Amino acid sequence: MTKSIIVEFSLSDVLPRSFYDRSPLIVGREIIGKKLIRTFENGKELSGTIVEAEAYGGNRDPASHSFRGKTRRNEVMFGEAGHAYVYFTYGFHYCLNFVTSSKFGKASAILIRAAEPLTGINFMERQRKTTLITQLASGPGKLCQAFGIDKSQNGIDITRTDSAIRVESSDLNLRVSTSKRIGIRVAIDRRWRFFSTSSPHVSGGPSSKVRGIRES
DNA sequence: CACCCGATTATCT
DNA sequence: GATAATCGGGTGT
Repeated sequence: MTKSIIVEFSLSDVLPRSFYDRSPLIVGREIIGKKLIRTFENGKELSGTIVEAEAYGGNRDPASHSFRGKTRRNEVMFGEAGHAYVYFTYGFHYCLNFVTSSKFGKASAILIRAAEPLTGINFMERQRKTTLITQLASGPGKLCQAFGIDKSQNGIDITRTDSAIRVESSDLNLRVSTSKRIGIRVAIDRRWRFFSTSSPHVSGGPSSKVRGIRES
């Protein structure tokens, strides 16, 4: 009984599955400003404010991994909303996604592209081999490196309070801008990238101007 | 089994 | 602006 009371009145603000089980366009916008938390088996905890995300959606979206159907790599995208889809790319980097509604073209997800570090910054600096705060998690590959995320987290349920990766609500109410998605060659007309307006922690920040990213 | 290429990043000119 | 680093997924033979 005591246990159930503790659960009922838990102070956890972990976002529930219903948050993710919606269109990636809605989830992508609303997740900006939320708190990303990464915990390790030794109790170590890292956190940051999500400041950039992109929507990818099933058979409506030729830029999505799920566009050509289910494969061993993308099968998590075809499963339940609220799970992590982590993939390896360019021989170097991991990218973190959260599965969203299956009603949006069979399989959809949002790519978590950047976060503003809050706690565990020393750990992130060691992971990233830099102390420049705006370089720690200002890109999908950088974010995974800073937060120690790799394929071993692929498929985990991020709505559990004890999950190695989870997202909590926040009092922040950041202004959100949109733009075309970055790094894709098809469906480049859609403005499915969402980011905190003027945040120095988004990709295309200080040192990435060379890539010519425009956010209009 | 060979081939192509990617939801990236760091570093060079 | 251009390219190297580096590897596994996906496709076609």
